[in-house]
Amino acid sequence: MAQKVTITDVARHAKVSRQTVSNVLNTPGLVREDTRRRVLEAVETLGYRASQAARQMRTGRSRLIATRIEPTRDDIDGTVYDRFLHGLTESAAEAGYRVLLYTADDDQSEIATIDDLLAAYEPDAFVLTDTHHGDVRTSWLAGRRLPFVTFGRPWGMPEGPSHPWVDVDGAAGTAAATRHLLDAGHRRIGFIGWPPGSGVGDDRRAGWARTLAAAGVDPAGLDRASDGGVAAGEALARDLLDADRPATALLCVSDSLALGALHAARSPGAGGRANGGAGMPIAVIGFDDTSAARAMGLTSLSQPLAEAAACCVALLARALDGAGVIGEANGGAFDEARSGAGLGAHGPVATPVGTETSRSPGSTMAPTAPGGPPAQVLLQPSLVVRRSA
Amino acid sequence: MAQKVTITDVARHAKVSRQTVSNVLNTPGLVREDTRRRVLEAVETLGYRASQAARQMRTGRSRLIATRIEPTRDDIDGTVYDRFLHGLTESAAEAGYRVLLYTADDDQSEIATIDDLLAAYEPDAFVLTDTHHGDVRTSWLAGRRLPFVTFGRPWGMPEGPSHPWVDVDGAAGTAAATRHLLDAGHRRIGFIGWPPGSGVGDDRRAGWARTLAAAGVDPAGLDRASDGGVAAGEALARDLLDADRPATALLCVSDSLALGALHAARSPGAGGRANGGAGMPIAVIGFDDTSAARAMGLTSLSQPLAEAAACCVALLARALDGAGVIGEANGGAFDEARSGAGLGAHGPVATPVGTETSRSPGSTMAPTAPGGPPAQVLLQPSLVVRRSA
DNA sequence: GTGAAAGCGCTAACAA
DNA sequence: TTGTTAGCGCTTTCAC
Repeated sequence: MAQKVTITDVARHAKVSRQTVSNVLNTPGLVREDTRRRVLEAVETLGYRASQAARQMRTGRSRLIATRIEPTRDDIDGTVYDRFLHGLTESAAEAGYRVLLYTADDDQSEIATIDDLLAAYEPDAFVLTDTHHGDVRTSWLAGRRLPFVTFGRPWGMPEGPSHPWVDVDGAAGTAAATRHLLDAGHRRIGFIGWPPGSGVGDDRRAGWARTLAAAGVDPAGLDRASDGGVAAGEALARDLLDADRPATALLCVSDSLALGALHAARSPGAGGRANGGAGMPIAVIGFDDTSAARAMGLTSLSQPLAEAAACCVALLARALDGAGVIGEANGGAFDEARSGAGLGAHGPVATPVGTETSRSPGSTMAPTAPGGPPAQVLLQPSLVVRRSA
Repeated sequence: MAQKVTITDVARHAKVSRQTVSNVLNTPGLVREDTRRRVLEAVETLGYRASQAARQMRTGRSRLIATRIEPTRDDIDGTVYDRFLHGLTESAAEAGYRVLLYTADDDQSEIATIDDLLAAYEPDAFVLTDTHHGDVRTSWLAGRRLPFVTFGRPWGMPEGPSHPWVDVDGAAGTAAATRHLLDAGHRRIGFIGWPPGSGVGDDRRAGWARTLAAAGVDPAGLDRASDGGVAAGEALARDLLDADRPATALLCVSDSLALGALHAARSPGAGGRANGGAGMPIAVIGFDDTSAARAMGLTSLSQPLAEAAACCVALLARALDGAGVIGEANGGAFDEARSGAGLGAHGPVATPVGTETSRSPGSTMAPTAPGGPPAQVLLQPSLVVRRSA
């Protein structure tokens, strides 16, 4: 066990009082240059790092950000949040925070867990994921004035100022994908989505419908939905491909559905009917750019998850550490956040095809917070084109 | 912000002194029944939960377990650790611990981060993953007598007592898979592995080689290796299928390589040569049973990751909380650990095909700790059979 | 069986 | 500018 070095040791070594050491660390401006240097040298020599527990007792701040890790879902789509978590841990570390994990099966048990956590570990903030209609977690947290950000919009909430959130513009993504398919000559572009009522699913469907409408294409009979996985995707794809006016391209709300669709599309004879026997192959596009999509050559919409995580941390840092600290603390992640939010620029794109740059008309954009950039950030997904489209 | 309820509030409410409350919570045996009940009632009413920070200052225990989350790898194989992490968080919670996350790019920076964490948050223990030859992290931790478990054997260490570890018997898995292929009539079973020198990869290859040898099959020319992903798997598979004596089945060290191999195996004409024009299709088996494998109908070896995580927590709980508490604290996970470790029974199998039950001869099994079950646990993977084999 | 006192390491307020 | 004092909430002696 490494010897515990306390502030007293440092003070003794630097021949100053304990408080001076504390000042050097927390309020460097108050301390004379040479004293400061001597103290820092002692800190370095002794390898001193302040005890969070002691600091927390005094300041009430734990420098902990808590977030939920979903119960093990072995499906393809579950990996998305894991990637977000990677980014969150990295960004948090850069901002001087650590990530504390918890699990919960539903909203109510999550609230209970948050309550426990609050009493025991006092995390400074929470990052909530998977927001949905009638989300009781956000109102619970907001009611207690606890700092939090959601990765996901406050679906179904009345317009106007809300809690800080970061999200990816799904509608813009599916719009870009639809346009990509239109540009490739497709007209009958089917959509395989989730059943209506899911904020994310409806948003993604809207981008497809809107783009089809703008191109003068009637979407009638091209819309299917399921909350299943690969098998469901395959079945719905077959249904769309066997319809009276069969689809020639399939846009899917998730990679798991898309992989099923891809299987149907690549199966012998699938393209036959739709394209008059020898036309182009059925195009398939998924959503999330999972590793499975990559492996299967599935074109997919990629969410900037690391950026989203960085924005979450930036938003929290702003709320927790006050304005002005943000730029240094997180390596400029917040600037990225702003640029993606609706200033015309779009985030880093490292893919063959550009992103949808225009803001999605249907998306909510709450007014800016007084005296600062918006606390609502909408990032743009990018289309990663592979063999399947 | 929820009103903070301190032990003083509880004491006042129950009309006892502060440490009587503390006694009720920490040493219930010392307190008279009715006093105890009154105090617990007050705790309930007020919703009191002890502050970890304050408790930690006094006891030196944080009830935090720290583990690394790998930098975002968008490959298929990276999802394995994520699933382990889900389980770890759940099991830790059941044992009264929370999981604290950190990131690091290599062993040295991980050690530095651990050192930082130790000074600041004082985690009670660490869970290390991805152990490898010449792992400096374990010796660093062991040298400081810090409690830790690894998920992964201490590859390349001299036999004998070592630190506590939990691992999955890869060789037994590939042996079972090989036997499955032999039973199906295959003789020329190729292996696509990682380059020699990786403990995990070599172990998995050994299970294949040993089983082939036991069946009297000459493995010459059937062994390939790469540290690449899907594309590499496809290339190596083609190589094996185009050889003078082509393979009729392919066993792969990872799902990403296997998915590539599957693509090669399913491509038109692949089975032709090997099976004399019209034989059975090329069989492919992967490792890790990832979501991509499931989606693609790839037969794969499934690691009991949740059990592994539970064993890690059980081992830590034993070291931290002392013997005797384990049974209650973690819901019997430790018993599972023992049974999987070499007592003849095998872990839960929810798959069509049974697991390899016999202990792998090549695997290390350090002596039991004095006065307790072994601190080394070897779990068995199970073969999940799908279309590909 | 219960209560009083001390102190973990830190920092905010105040004194010098 | 630096040092002193006090106390965050808890548990571990030690009296009673």
